[in-house]
Amino acid sequence: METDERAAVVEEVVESIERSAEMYGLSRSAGRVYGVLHFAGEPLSIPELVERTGYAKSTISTVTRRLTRLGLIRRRSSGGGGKRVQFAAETELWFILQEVFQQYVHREISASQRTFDRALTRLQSLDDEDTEVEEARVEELRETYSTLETLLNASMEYSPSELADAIEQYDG
Amino acid sequence: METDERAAVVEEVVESIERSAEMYGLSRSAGRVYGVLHFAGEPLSIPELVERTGYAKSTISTVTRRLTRLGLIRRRSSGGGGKRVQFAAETELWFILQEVFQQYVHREISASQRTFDRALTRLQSLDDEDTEVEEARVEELRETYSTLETLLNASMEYSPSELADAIEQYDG
DNA sequence: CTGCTCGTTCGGATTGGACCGAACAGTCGG
DNA sequence: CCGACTGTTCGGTCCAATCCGAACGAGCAG
Repeated sequence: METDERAAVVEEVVESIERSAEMYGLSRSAGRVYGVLHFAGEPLSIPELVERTGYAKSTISTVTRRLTRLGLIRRRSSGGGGKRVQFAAETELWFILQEVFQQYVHREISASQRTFDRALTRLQSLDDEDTEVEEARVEELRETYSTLETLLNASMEYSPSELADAIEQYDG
Repeated sequence: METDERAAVVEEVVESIERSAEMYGLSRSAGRVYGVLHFAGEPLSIPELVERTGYAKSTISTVTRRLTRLGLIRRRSSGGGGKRVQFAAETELWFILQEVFQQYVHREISASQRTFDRALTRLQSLDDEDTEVEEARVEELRETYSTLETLLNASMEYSPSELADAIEQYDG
């Protein structure tokens, strides 16, 4: 039965997506839902996702909301005033990853930098204390994070092919 | 008492490091240990880390091993045949982050790509089945991951300033 | 209005990770 | 040899996140 073989192959890929999702800080169920939607030719409703993923209705509801907020899937109100909603996987995965990156990493980096800046000014205001060592340590952190932020900003402004081009040209 | 103010500032920065550590998939204790080591002028032994972080001896032992494996701190056998070991924070944080990145992200990406490649060949071997849709889906994933890997490889070959230069030049 | 289905939200069970304390092995000074 | 100290390992606890089932509100068909 080759149909089973095909299903097995798809299953393996979906499991790979599950692992990747965990690496991005998402849950296993989120990875599976995205994987199923990615391979489904059509948008799927929550009952359909329940059947195809094996997860409970409530889990699908929560997970789809999370994925929708992240932009990894798209929510469509199918039909006129109908209640039934449908979800489809976002195809431009790269740009989605960029956004996810921004929502999490960039936020944290900015917050850290603010902390570092504030710490530096507070240390510098303690003139009569010997705070050179601490100031140097904070400055190190600040520079590292600043570099990181610069790179992240650049990564978000350009498409992956543009970035690859930029690096290749620089190499030459 | 300005000394308290200084300690408070350092504490705040260390807490920021804790949060960043969590973002990198590390534990809170790992962030604190690294932070304390970063601000300590000298290498610290496990008992000293116990006292300064407030964590149990066993926790420090586990966490230092983890951080050492990741390359975020360096372990030194202080003295000749002595048992006492000491730890110091790695200063070239950027390069360390690159390595951590490689150890985790790159590994996962490579594994995923192997899965995708294998899935493609297996799908193509089922000639009598209609697997075009699945093949296209897997191909999409493969390309996205391939782009990601290219960028990561480039990011690991160059220093941050070089990367920033490359992007800036491309912009012009 | 009634029955059916859909989607959300809540409390509770389960699981995995973080952390601790105790026990253990090894080393040095006496 | 003995006692003090260091570092590792193991069993157990605690907590947060995941996931489920049940209850609820709402629309639609009849």
